[in-house]
Amino acid sequence: MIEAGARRREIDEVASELFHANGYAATSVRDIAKALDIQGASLYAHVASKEDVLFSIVNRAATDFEAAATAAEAERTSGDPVERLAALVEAHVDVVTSDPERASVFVTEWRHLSADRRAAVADRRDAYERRFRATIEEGMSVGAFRQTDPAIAATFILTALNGIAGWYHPDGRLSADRIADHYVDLALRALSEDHR
Amino acid sequence: MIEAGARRREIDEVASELFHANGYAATSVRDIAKALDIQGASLYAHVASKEDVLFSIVNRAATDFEAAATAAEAERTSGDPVERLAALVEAHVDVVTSDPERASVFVTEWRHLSADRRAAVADRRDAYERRFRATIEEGMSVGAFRQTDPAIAATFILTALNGIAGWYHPDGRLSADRIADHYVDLALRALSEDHR
DNA sequence: CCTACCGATCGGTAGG
DNA sequence: CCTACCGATCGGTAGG
Repeated sequence: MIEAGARRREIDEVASELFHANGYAATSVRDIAKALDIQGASLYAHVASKEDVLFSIVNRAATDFEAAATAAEAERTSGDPVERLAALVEAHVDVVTSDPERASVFVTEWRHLSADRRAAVADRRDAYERRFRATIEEGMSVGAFRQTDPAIAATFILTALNGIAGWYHPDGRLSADRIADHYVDLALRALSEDHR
Repeated sequence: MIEAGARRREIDEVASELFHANGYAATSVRDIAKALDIQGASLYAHVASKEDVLFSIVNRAATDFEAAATAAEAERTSGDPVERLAALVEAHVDVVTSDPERASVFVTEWRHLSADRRAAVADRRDAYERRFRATIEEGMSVGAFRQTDPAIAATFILTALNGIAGWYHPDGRLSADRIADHYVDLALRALSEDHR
């Protein structure tokens, strides 16, 4: 038998593409249904509301980012804060490039969630950003990174990484791996001791 | 007498705030009118369409970024590509922080423009990004920056800069000037020769 | 800048 | 998953 959640996942996938391309507010329930070749009202056999679809996409993305960061932090080399930051950056880029639509929706559309859900997502985002900041702070304290504002540095790096979701295409000039390499290098150098 | 365009500018200002806070598609003409204490239909005494308001905001932002970059490139010190990139980054941050709502709408809402207008804005954005890329390339060719992919480096830096529009508040922890200093430093180091 | 109004579309429900 | 339908709201126009 066909797995129960298959249609539900199809809805999220199709909706991710549409929300990414046109934005949540400019995408109608009927747009999503049309992409699935069903009637608009039929979508409500699978979901309770349009916002639930957005929430599902955003939650999945948040979970993916968290899991990837946890795996990165568990790597052998990650006792060294420099290597750990490299692993965190690489993991983030991997999540973005493996599903840029979902990542893009996560980054840009979460303001359309209800206040409660928005707050819950904000908490997870803050916690995630804190992992980057903590690693930057540790690198600074052991002298591997220069002294600078860790919050600004973390925000600088994370917004640059998230920007990839806005332009990445699997068939683009650079592979996901090469993009990750470049972004790791740029991020680490931004925190390096000397320049000029 | 009150200047003719005053009301028109007020519309753009109020609309910038609403588009920034809720997005273009989720902001109704009546929302804009309400913020101006007039009736929804009365807005059409001043503008031909909702999209024209967005286009006006986006154009103004594009012009501001271009003018600031031109001024930065005209600085005495800008014969040196490192100093020129520093000036470009600082100018960009200045434009963003002097009107974060407008900058944010420029960065995130231009996809809601008609195809023609979107293409015109895309051209201006591309040309603007090329100025950053050209300066990075020049810095690389004179050995002031390390050899790396200039397009990726320019995108990395510009998306980080644009991200400021999403979180900057005039009464925040750091002043606009200090944010600019940090971002100049982070951007230049990202392109620096050595690390580790 | 207002009142009055337009057709179209929105998210969602009822009942099968 | 469908047909039929709901009230609300949308961007925009007419005519002052």
